[in-house]
Amino acid sequence: MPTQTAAQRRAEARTAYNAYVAECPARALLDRISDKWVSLLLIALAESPQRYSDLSRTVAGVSPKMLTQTLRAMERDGLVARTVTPEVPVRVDYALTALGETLLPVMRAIKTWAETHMPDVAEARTRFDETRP
Amino acid sequence: MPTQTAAQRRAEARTAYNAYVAECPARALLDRISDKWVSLLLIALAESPQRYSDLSRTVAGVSPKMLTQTLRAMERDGLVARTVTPEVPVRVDYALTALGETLLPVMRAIKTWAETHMPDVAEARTRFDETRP
DNA sequence: CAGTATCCACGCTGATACTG
DNA sequence: CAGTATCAGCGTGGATACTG
Repeated sequence: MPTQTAAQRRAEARTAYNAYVAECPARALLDRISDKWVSLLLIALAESPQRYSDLSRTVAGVSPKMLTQTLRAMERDGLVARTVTPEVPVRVDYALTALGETLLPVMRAIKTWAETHMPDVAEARTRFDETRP
Repeated sequence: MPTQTAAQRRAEARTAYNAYVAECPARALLDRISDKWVSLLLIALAESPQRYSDLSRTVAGVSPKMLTQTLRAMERDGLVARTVTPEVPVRVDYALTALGETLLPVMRAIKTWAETHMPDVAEARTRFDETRP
């Protein structure tokens, strides 16, 4: 009987991995920008600052819950600025912060790779799927 | 009574969004590389080609199921090459393809941004959390 | 207008056990 | 060694309804 089972060792390793992820900036960033709505909001706001209702139209298909939730998270991260104007009814504007803007080149790098190489990926997939039925 | 309810309009928009995502190369790429294990395997294999069991050690905490599943997906996408050597017992080697290698600079760009700006994000979070209890 | 609150369903991960 | 098969649990997203 081993001192540790394989599962125990994996569990321990996974804990270590989680700690690692929590600290690893690159993974943390990936978790952010890969979020379904974050990237779309980033792009939408890169065009121009917008109000809440504008965004819900620009980023089609988003539910109010997710829109709020995502904007809140991005605000917390310092990526977007939320400005409330106390009119009646209230007006809330969202805009990218300077920090948020620095993310755009990264997004562009991703976009460039994708446009350059995703056809290759698509082709690879087709070949893969063809060779094994 | 409106021709379409808000929900119907959102549902329709979401369908459109899904179609958009399916075509948008950048989003497709993000979905790939943001995968929990894909990025780690990418980095592990960037160091050197490895066998299945090597990977399960290098990438600590991964279950056999996820390891196989992730490697299979990456192979299908043409990012890694799987080489079977019919010894006894079988030997299977995994390595990055040329296509897979082209992804590394993108990963590095992400890493660089993260190292440069994640401290700002962390600070923003702290401020945000402090101001609202 | 700009959200909040609640609930449900589903997908995906991980544990576990077994095999050529 | 290099996987496959099966199942349970949980987080996450979406629908929906309500509010200052």
